[in-house]
This record gives sequence, C-alpha cells and structure tokens, in this order.
Amino acid sequence: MATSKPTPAQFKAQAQVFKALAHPGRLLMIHELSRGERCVCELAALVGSEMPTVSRHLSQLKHAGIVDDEKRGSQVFYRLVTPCVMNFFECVASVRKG
Amino acid sequence: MATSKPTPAQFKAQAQVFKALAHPGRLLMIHELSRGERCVCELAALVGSEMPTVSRHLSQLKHAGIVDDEKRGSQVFYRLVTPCVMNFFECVASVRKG
DNA sequence: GACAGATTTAGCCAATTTGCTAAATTTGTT
DNA sequence: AACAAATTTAGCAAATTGGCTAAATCTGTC
Repeated sequence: MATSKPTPAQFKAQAQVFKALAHPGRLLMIHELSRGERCVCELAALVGSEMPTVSRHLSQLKHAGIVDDEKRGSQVFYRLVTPCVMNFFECVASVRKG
Repeated sequence: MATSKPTPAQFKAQAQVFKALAHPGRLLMIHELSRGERCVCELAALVGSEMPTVSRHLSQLKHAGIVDDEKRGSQVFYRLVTPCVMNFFECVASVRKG
C-alpha cells in the first residue's frame, strides 16, 4: 500500500512515538534491548543515570508501544517489541550526512 | 553492514533528528513535502498555524537535515531531502497497533 | 515479621519547547 | 521611493521535559 494520508489523530500518535525516540539515553537503551531483554538495573548501569530516571524513560518507551516489560522475581525485564525501529537508525544516519 | 553501536555523539545526533519529527504539524508538513516542494505560505495554510510558527518548524526540520529550502522570488520553497523518513511511518503505525 | 534489594511514584527545580504578536528583512510592483 | 506580500527574527507566557532525592511498593531471605 502506498503512503496514504494519516488523520490528525494518527499524526499525533506518530509524533508521540518519535518523541519517545528523541532522547540519547533512550536510544542507547533501545540499541541494547535489540540484543535481548535487560533488567532496569542493567540499563541504569549502561546509561549511567539513577534508577528512577531510567525507570521513567522505560515507562515512556512502554507507553509509546516500543518496549514491553515482564516482572520476574524482584526484577523487571524490558524487551524491544518493535524491532523495526532499528531500521530508523540507518536512515537517520544518512540524514546527518546529507 | 550490521547494527554497530553508535557513539554517544551519534546517539545525540540521532535524537535530534527524532526530536525534529516529534510534532504532529511537522509530520503533516513532511507528508505534504513528500509529494513535492511547497512554499511556507502553502504549508501554513495546510497546518492552520501562523506563518512565523510554521517558519520556525521548517527551520527545525532544516537544521535536522530533513528538508532543504530555496528562495525563488519572494517565496521560499521547502523540499524533502531524505525521503527515507517516509519509511518510518509504516513502522510507527505498527508500533501503535502492537 | 524484620530486612535488604529492585523498581516505581511523587515532588521539586532547571531547561527546553511551543505558539503567539510585534518588529525587522527581503522582494516585486507602481 | 513608497508600498504590499512573504519570510524570518525577537520577545513573551504557558506547557512540557529531564534529572535528582525522598518516599512508597513489591520480592525474596533470614
């Protein structure tokens, strides 16, 4: 199917997804999650921020539908739900180079 | 080439591009520009905002490297530089549906 | 049940974003 | 030169975002 014109509500929803991606730390986490599920503490160590901060970032990604979580024991594991977002990076890289 | 890990600076640059996309009006304009170049006044009429507002939105897209502009007479025409961003929409749509 | 660890929620403050109006700039016309 | 149209820049107020610390919640262990 070709690129049909989204409704205003769809544009708004799409913008929400892009907004969730519009943060270096969240992109780093997504990149890590593309290799497999990770708990919050692992991701906190990865990005070097406090756990509450990381938890809220993950909450944003989850709300946007990009990741999902599963509680196992005392830990919560996040995983990438839509691997297609990884395809963005290639295009975005080309954007930056002209 | 596989998905190699970007540097912190690259993550930051990518986030900037996503941030430029994280706005319903800007997405609408990009969609319109995917059909061909448009002047600021046309885009302003399309999104229903004041021209200064639209001008600044376009400035953001240009700074992110997504669009480029060309002045012809008293008008400035914008065009989509990286059509690959249109591919995002398909994936983003799938994000919203689960 | 007390306690430690992992996670989330709440509250606070600094920084950014957004949209507007007003002013400045540029271009084409008379 | 005067004027009108198109665009950008500047300045302002409202809303949102981002990170922290403190407090609350949940889980497993002793």
